Amino acid sequence: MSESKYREWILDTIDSLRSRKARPDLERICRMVRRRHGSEPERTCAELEKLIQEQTVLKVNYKGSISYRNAAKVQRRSRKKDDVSLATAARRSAMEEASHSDLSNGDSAFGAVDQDEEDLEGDTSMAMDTDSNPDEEGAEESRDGQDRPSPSPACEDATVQCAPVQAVSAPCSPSGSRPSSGPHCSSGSALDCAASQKAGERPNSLPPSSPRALTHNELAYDSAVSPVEGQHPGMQRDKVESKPEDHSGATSPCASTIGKKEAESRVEDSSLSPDQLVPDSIARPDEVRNVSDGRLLKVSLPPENCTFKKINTPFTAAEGGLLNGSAGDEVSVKMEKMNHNLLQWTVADVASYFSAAGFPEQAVAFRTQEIDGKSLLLMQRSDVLTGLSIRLGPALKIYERHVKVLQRTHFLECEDI
DNA sequence: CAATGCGCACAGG
DNA sequence: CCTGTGCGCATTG
Repeated sequence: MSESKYREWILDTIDSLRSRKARPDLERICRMVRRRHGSEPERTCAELEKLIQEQTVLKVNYKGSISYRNAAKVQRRSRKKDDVSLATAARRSAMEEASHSDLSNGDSAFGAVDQDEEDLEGDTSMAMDTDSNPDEEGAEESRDGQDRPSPSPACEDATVQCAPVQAVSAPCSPSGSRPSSGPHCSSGSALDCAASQKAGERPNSLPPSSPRALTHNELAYDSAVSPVEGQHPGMQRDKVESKPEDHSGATSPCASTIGKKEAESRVEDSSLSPDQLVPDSIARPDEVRNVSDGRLLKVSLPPENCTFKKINTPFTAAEGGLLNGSAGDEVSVKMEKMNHNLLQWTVADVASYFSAAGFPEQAVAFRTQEIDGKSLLLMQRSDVLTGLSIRLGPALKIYERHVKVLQRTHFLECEDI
C-alpha cells in the first residue's frame, strides 16, 4: 500500500515541479512530499530509489544536475498526440505490429522487439555529464548503510545488454530489497554519485571512440548503461559482443549487424535512454565500488534482485530460441534458469520487467493487478488486452512479445524436463 | 520565508 | 520551427 501511495505522491510531485518549471531534484521532491503528505525525506528518498529501480522514475543528469522524470511521460514524448487520435491509428498500427511479431519471422532478423522497444524507450538517452558541476549538494556524508544488497548480481550476465531495455538502467533490487534505508538515504548517493561518476572512474567505458556518447548533453552512458558495465572493466562490452551469438543475433541488433558498426550500435543502444539516465549504479556507488575492479559481487541478493538477469534472459532465450529457432545450448541453459525464475518473480519483478521492456505505464497496471510470475504464466490474451485496462496497442505488444513468449518458453521448458 | 508562477534562453529533433 | 527543460526572478500566502 504505502508503496503505491508513495509512487503516486512522487510521480505527482515530479509532475507538479515540472509544471512549475522547477527542476525535480531530490531536494525539491522530498520537500514537497513532506509538505503535502508529511512523509519524511528519508522515506521519500528510499521510495524514490525504488521507483528508479523499477524505472517508474528516471534519474537523469540534465545540464549538470540530477533530475528525476516521470518515466511514463518521458518515455514517449515523441508521439503525444496518440491519445487524441489514437483511436484508430494506434490501434491499427498496433495490430499490424502485433501480427507481424506474431509471425515472428520478421523479428528474427532484427529483433522487432528490440526495435520496438527502442522506439518506445529509445528516447531515453542518457547522459552523464562530462564535467558536471557539483552544484547542489555534494554531500556524501553518509554512506554507511550500504550493506543492502544491491548491485546487480546478475549482472554477470550482462548478457544482453543489447536489449535496449535493460540497458536503461540497473535494476537491481526491485522490491525485494527492502528499503532499508534509513537516514542515509541516498541523498548522498544520488548526487554524489553523479559526481563521482563523472569524476571519472569509468573504467573502461567506452573508448574515446565514442564521441557519440558524449554527444549531447553529456552522456553518462556508461554508467547509465549498466552498473555492470562499470564494474567489469572491459568485460562488459566484450561480453556483449560475444554474447550475441546466444541470442543468435536475432534480437540484438548489436550483435548481428555489421561488425564494424558494433561499436556504434552498441553505443546507440546503450544510449537509448532519453535524457541522460543516471542509472542507479550511480546511486549506489558504494556497492559497486566494493567490487570495483574485478568482479562484481553481489552481496546478498535474493532472487529478486536479479531482475536484470531475469530480464535479460527471457529476452534472449525467448527470442533467440523460440523465434529464431536456433538457440544454442547456452541459451537453453539460460532458459531453464529463466523459467525457474519466472515462477519466482514477484509483482515488482514483473513490473520491472515490463517497465524495462518499454512499457512503464503498463507496468503499473501489472502491479496494480498484482501480477507476479505465476500469475503471468496464467494470463491469457484477453486478460492482457482487457483485464489490465491498458491501451490496446501496448497490450497487444505486451502479450505477443512478452507474455506469450515467456509462457511458451516456460512451458516448453517444463516439457523438456 | 517557502511555495508558486513564469519569461526566457537552451538544447535536441 | 517546435517541444521540453529549468534558471532566475517576481509574486503570492
